[in-house]
Amino acid sequence: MTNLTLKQLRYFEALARHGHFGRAADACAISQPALSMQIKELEELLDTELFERSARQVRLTAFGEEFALRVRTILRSVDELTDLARASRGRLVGRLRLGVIPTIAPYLLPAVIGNLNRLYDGLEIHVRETLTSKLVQELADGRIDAAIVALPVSEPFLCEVALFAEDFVLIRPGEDEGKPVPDRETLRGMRLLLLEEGHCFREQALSYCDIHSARPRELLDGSSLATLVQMVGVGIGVTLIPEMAVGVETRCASVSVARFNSPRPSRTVGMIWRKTSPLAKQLLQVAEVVRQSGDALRA
Amino acid sequence: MTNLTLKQLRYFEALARHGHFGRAADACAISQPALSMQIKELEELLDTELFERSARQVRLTAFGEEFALRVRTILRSVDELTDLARASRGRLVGRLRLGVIPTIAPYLLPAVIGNLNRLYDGLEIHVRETLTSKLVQELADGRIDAAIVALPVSEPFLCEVALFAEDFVLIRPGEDEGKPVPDRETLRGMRLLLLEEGHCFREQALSYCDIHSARPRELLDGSSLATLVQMVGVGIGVTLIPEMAVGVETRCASVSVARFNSPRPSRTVGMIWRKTSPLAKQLLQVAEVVRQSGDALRA
DNA sequence: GGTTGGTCATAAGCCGTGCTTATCATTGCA
DNA sequence: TGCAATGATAAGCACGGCTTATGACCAACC
Repeated sequence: MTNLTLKQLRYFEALARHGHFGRAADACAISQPALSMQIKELEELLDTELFERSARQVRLTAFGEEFALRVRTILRSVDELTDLARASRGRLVGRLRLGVIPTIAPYLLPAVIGNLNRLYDGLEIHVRETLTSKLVQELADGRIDAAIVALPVSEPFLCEVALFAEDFVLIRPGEDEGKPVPDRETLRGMRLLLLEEGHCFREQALSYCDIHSARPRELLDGSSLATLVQMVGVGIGVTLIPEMAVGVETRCASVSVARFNSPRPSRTVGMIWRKTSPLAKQLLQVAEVVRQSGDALRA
Repeated sequence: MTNLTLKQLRYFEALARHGHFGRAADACAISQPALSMQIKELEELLDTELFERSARQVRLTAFGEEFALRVRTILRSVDELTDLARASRGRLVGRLRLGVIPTIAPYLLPAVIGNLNRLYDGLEIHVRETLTSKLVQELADGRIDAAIVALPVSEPFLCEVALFAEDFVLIRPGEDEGKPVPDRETLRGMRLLLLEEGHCFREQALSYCDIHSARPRELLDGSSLATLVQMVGVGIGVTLIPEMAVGVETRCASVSVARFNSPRPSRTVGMIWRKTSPLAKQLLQVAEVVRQSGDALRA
């Protein structure tokens, strides 16, 4: 027993509209017998007569009328499917689930989201802010489409594109303004405030100071860069923050900002997504938007 | 270029649900390659990727999600089509357009409509009350489904079923009560009030009196049996009415009812519909309802 | 690091469906 | 009664879609 076919519904609709087998068949660009057979098949399938055939006329039965109403709705919905596909082809559509690490999100996201909204009308942007390792897991699980993180991540199933390099700056109490900038050895002797375990930014900072995680030091852990800067402001120690955070975080704090002499600490900000993602092309566009947003932010 | 198929949508839905080609294929009772091919075809048709295939998982893309929502709605609607057909198979459904002649309608319809409504839940009954000739035309045009008329109609494209025979009774002024019932000759000498031209009941009465329409007589034409009875009540003449009208029409009139000796005038009430009507089976049921209603009315 | 199991894609072959043209049956009309 | 119109039926053919068999790829696991 064969099933209902869209073709049958299309033929039916044509016959309902024309009330004439020959003309309906023409409209469907098939021969009259082909249409007759499909209609017959449809009626047998439903075990109901849809048309009343008299010598001169083909008329819908009462049930046929009801049927036709529903069929027209269905055919319209089906046509909308292909329209939907055509409209969204090659463009970002629907929903973009973006992961961002905490040391990037507050600074970069406002600009990125603004630009994406301007570029992709109607795009729904979900943001997930958490540590890199969790973002990687969520990418693997398909819970997010892409993530903005510090590279490298080096997951074999991920593809990563570098967007821009970004220096770290030293935040000291306001009264240190103008004092010589410490080098790495000097820095190691200072009370360095860092984010808690798990933040890549923490590892990057430690790595610059040549402090290995294997060799624990007494460090005050703050939950965010903002907290760290505030703590510096009241004289508890010094900290590093990425360039993009300077504007936001030092505006209302009595701290001084100092750039390191080379070698300068830095990180590479980039985007990652599953190699298998069919959004690859669109994500490259998104990456470009992020890059520009980042450039504008540091300028 | 081939078109979208319901089959493809069904396979797509299965794959979306199972996230696994093999299991989805099982669910569809086909082989895995068959499903793969149809999905591929669908994606090529839409020129969009619906699924993200990685080694371990098959996941919907964002567009696929949106697509799946719509597809599920469509498939539900399509399934409803066959449900609708099954539910209405062999039963009267939707709308019944019934024509009735004026000398039957007021007496028979209340009972008929009540019984039909009780029997066919949700049936929408349209009634058209007019002369037989117009009803026949409306049947031909497909504007009504069946008609209750006096037989015979003898139209070759119509099928007719007799429901019951019904005598005509004589309506005389109240003071004639008990007087001998006139025979046909006597009747011809009386002032006989009849409906206007076109009513079959008029022809039947004339025919009983052996007055042929070719031989015009001065007759007062009333627009309805009720009018005629009222006129009889004020002494203008006598009239004939069908048995089923007696209860309603003589209740509030000072007239006397007399039954003829044989040969008694009578008519055959029946139902007619197009021979081509697919409602034939159901209309036979309706006819049975009408017959019972008529029997109850005359009892 | 080869091997194995799992998974989806591809290939080859076959069967059935649906199309075409040709023809028939019916009916309304001249 | 014969003709024109219309839908149904028949025969034949071609293509689409299914099956089984096999390939490609990747992950996981000794």
